[in-house]
Amino acid sequence: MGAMATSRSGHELPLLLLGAFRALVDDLHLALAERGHPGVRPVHGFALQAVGDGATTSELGRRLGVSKQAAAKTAAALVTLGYLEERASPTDRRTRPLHRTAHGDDCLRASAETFDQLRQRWVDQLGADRVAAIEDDLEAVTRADTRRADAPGWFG
Amino acid sequence: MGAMATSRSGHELPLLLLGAFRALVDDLHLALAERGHPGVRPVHGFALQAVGDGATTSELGRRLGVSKQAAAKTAAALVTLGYLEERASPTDRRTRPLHRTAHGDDCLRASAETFDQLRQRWVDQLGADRVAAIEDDLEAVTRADTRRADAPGWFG
DNA sequence: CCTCTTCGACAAGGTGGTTGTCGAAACCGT
DNA sequence: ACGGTTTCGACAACCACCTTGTCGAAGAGG
Repeated sequence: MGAMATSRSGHELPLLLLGAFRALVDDLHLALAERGHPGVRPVHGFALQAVGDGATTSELGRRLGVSKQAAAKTAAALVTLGYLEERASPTDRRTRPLHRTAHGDDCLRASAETFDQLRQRWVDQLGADRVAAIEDDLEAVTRADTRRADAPGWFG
Repeated sequence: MGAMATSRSGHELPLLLLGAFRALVDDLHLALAERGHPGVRPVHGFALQAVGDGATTSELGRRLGVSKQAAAKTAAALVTLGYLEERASPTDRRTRPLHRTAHGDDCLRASAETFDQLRQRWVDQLGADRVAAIEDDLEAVTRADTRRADAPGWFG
């Protein structure tokens, strides 16, 4: 005996996880601001992704795990910011399917590239095997249903 | 070449981190409810910890990174729930220093024990070395100032 | 003593979520 | 073709939580 390192206290784990998450998201929005997307907020990225190709407001709410009213408000903000546009459906006159504009596509592309760059920064610092281990381990200990897209509205 | 496993896309990392965090916090409050603390919410744990011994409302707000009004509301809720009590300061009649009740101490103790048990669950599943690696790696890639106690009010 | 600061409370406002309701439109079984 | 049911999106009301600004009371210091 003697080489047994004292393990950390359990309450550090959630702080470390949240801190790493915050650092990634903060860095993302810093990078997005520099690439011509200054006003975008975390929920917008989720919504932009969830819109897919022509989702309606109600469908967006379902995918985001919020009410259609909340989704409508988010979508309206994204339309105002020029990331989404409402089109008329040729088959259902009740709906106004949402589509990403070129600006929206650019934002999504910039987000993906930035996340890849941030991950690469981790790889440079920790090594590819350690980063892969973190991903595999977190996936293993986390129930699949907690990684859903309804991440935003959490806390509360 | 050939044995190179394709690494994950960068956007998975924040989802995995947040998912793991959510899972831990959800499990904590599940366990707390079973141990006689059903009404406690994430921000309460932070506040209970931050109160220390005799912090005032303003000081609590500073430690939590929120306005003193927000801190006052949280403190009032914890007083109502029986976790905190206001005492009179012998030296400053403006202030009502906050102190944990026995119930508050019990909640904090239960939280610490539960977090240790949840971490042990990770150790059982992944091995002590992998969990320690996650903690060391997350600490390394995260700036210290993002692990502050002002975690609650984030998102937005 | 007078001034500056701090505490805690009040009011007003913003954000972002919820439920409930409603008319219009689509769907579907008969 | 028709009538009942469902779904869409909008409106209103409400709630949770946070913010800034203001204010009187009380302490701190020249």
